[in-house]
Amino acid sequence: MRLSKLVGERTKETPSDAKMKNHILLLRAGYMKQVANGIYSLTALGQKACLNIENIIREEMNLCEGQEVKFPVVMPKELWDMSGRYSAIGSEMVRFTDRANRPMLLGMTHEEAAVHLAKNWVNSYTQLPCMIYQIQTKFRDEPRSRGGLIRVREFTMKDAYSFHLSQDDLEDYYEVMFKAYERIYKRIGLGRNVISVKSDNGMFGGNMSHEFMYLNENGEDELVLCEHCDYRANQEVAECVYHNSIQEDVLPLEEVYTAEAKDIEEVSNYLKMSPKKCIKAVVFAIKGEQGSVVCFTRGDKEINETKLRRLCKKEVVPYDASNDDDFCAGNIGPKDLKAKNTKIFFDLSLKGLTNLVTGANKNQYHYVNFNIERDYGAVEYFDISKVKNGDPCPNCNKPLRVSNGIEIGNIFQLGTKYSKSMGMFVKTKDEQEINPIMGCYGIGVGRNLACVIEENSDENGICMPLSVAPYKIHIVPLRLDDENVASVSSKLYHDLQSRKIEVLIDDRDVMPGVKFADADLIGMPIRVLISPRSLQNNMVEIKLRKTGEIIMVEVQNALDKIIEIMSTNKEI
RNA sequence: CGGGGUGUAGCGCAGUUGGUAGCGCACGUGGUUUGGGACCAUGGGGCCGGGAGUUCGAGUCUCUCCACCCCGACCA
Repeated sequence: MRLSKLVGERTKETPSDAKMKNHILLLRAGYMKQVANGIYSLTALGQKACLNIENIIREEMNLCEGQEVKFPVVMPKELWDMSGRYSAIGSEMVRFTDRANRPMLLGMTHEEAAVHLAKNWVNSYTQLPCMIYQIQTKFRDEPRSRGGLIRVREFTMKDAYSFHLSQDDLEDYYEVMFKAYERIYKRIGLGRNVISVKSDNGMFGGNMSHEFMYLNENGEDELVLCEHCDYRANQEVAECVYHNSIQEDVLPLEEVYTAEAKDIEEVSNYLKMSPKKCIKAVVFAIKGEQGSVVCFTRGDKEINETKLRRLCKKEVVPYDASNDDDFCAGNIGPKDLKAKNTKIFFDLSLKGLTNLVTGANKNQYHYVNFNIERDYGAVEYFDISKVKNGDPCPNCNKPLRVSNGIEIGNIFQLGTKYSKSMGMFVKTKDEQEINPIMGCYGIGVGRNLACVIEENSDENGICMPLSVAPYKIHIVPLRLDDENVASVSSKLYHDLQSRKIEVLIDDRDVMPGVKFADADLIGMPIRVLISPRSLQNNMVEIKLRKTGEIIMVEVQNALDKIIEIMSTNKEI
């Protein structure tokens, strides 16, 4: 490709609305252009990089005996009614009607389509296990997209669906996919900073699931990691453990004046008590229902809404109680709580604590020396809080670390949710009819490209890994008016092309500095500099983008040297 | 959906008390330059996000939509 013809502008200026590194560089280097909120066009650079990632995924899926198929982007409502998800999913799914007024939707995931495709043709145990996958556009009307390609509304995703006769067989295959995922991330250049964590199953249903996370400070997910053992979990499902065995004398309950002190910080300052000796009250509303949920936890902890949701089996949302007369906001406590139609949960962090501070459900007053069992009654404690930095690991008790990550893939054990609801049966060897057990496995292509750039860049631009680079070789001729430069450059360009090596040549008549800056910015891994100066000694200069290493090579050996570098040097 | 912010040339931005719009980069042309974002000359490019209002007159003031960005809520 000739750089002069490449569609996509490179800019010196940082686009004002980009914050994350991948976003800034993808725009500055001309890999993409925004069309609308969370919707982008890719240029040839962006598209070729994505295709390279797709092909790596494709190879690995095929090694797992996957069969590449293609599901439709647009599906009829009836298909999604079978699983119940047409009504279960909210406004993130785009619904519309066709010309005959039939309700349709844009695919945001394809479990229904996968079962629909397989159900009538997969009907014997001899055909299991099997896996089908696609690489396809999805549309999810996210409430807020962000971070360049990190979170978008329209995106390309590889999604795979497997069918099994038994849970054991699913677990074996799950392990196979797990390993394939690890190979994929390694091959696209994310290796060192990718970890897997246990995760919540959300709307998919099912049992075990893992997310693959690229560790990044701008990541949207909170991860709980143990540096001493292999415990890793998404904050959503991370277990809290406590060792509350402080023995102290139980003191008489006392109601004290606390003026306008409302939140934990104010109350603990006012009473000169540690937040760890205070009870924090958090109120939630139940979506689409009357009534509320009040959670009590230790003053230094925060409620984990995902855990709470699972516990209530209801959609709960934070509720502002300050305008609700049922609650004395800022002074809410378990004792004498007047609110009706309220469910109360105590967090595990409170178990075994004595002489606590808590709201008296009365303006300007709190209780001190509150002891839950004595002053409220016997309660059951649930784990509904988030893990904090330094909390003990559930496995080894050593301190945990909370880090941020970007979800770059997930694998789920679905169970029979879809095969059952959609009536897919297979005959077993002993002539039973069973619903196959399913797994599903996703990877977002664009998000992975974004992470590849987060991981591989420097102050001058992108450092594309060879495996993902849209062009492997970037020829930079200086002084194209020099006949020797022009002919050597042109010959190398055509030689590489004839060997099917993707090559870019900077055929513009611009200052050398401009060419260097653009080459650094778009980040092709191998740069070949051809100039009158080096040609005087019959040499060309090969420079590796990532390491900056410079290799001088004689003109007639340049092609072989490039091929050698590409085939042997993995870290370029 | 709540809070904050921004919309002026392809990109980044200025625009005073209201008087029909400018700078840098990019782009076209001519020339000089050529190993890390050159220089001179010259040219093209704008419904100032849309609509309504106030005014003799609105990029500027008022109202109202819209779009985009950031924080939160939400997120298979």
